[in-house]
Amino acid sequence: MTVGPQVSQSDAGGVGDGFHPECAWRETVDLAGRWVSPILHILRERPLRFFELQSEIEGISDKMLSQTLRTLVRDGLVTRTVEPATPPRVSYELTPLGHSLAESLEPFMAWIRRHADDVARARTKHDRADLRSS
Amino acid sequence: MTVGPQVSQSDAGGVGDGFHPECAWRETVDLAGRWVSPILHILRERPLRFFELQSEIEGISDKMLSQTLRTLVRDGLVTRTVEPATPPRVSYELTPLGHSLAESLEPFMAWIRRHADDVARARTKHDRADLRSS
DNA sequence: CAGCATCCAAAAGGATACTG
DNA sequence: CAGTATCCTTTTGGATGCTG
Repeated sequence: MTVGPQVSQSDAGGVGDGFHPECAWRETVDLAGRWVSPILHILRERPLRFFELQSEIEGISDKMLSQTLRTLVRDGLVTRTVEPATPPRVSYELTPLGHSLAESLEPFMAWIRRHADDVARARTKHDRADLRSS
Repeated sequence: MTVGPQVSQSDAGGVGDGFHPECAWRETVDLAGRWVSPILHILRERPLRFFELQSEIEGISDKMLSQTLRTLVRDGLVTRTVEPATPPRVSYELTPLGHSLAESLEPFMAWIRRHADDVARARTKHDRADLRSS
């Protein structure tokens, strides 16, 4: 997803079991993209058109949606299909690879749903403690 | 994880099953942080000291490591323990909450290990096609 | 409808230097 | 050792305006 410089396969090293975070995280699929995982999540159900995605995600701008979709297509996770018509109908669909990625993200998504409040509480508590000690 | 403005609980809406990506992704635990998941992954095994983390992750700067650790502590995912000594020994350990998060990320980590090459290939292929059509 | 181009503000993140 | 503070560059992402 990242546009940055390519990292050669052989610069590994780092974490014990052969997982090199720098390479894996930044050079392969950058979930940093604010919108990648929402898009993958929503596309799990069915192919969607541009404006359908936009209205389901809400808050995403034209620019970010098209930008993110382009990188997903580039990475082989999503296909883009144009039906020639006026106005043109363009729909986006997960590839098998994209499906497997979306699936692997579900446990994390579930974690967020379940524990968002815990994190928020911890944060508030921590911040209050900070105030007292200052 | 994000420092940005707080989002009220009540601004929900968006994706059908009550999962609001904007809120969940950006305001709760921001995996966007380049270093969050490597750190969580490595801490699964055992508590580590600052410099141990730094040498295992390799490529991370002092600044980013301490910055990221601070937010993890703030969010209740990691504890920071100081043993009074000279020089001081500071170690970081996952909380139960942090453990459950790290666990929920494992399928995704595994996906990366398994499919990084597929993505790289798709990208190269796509870029070559781009060149031809330009 | 489905976008791309441009501009701009904010945030991320690296380098360097310094502290207890 | 374990950081913090400062500076600076790069990246992100929203807003706006324009095409086929």
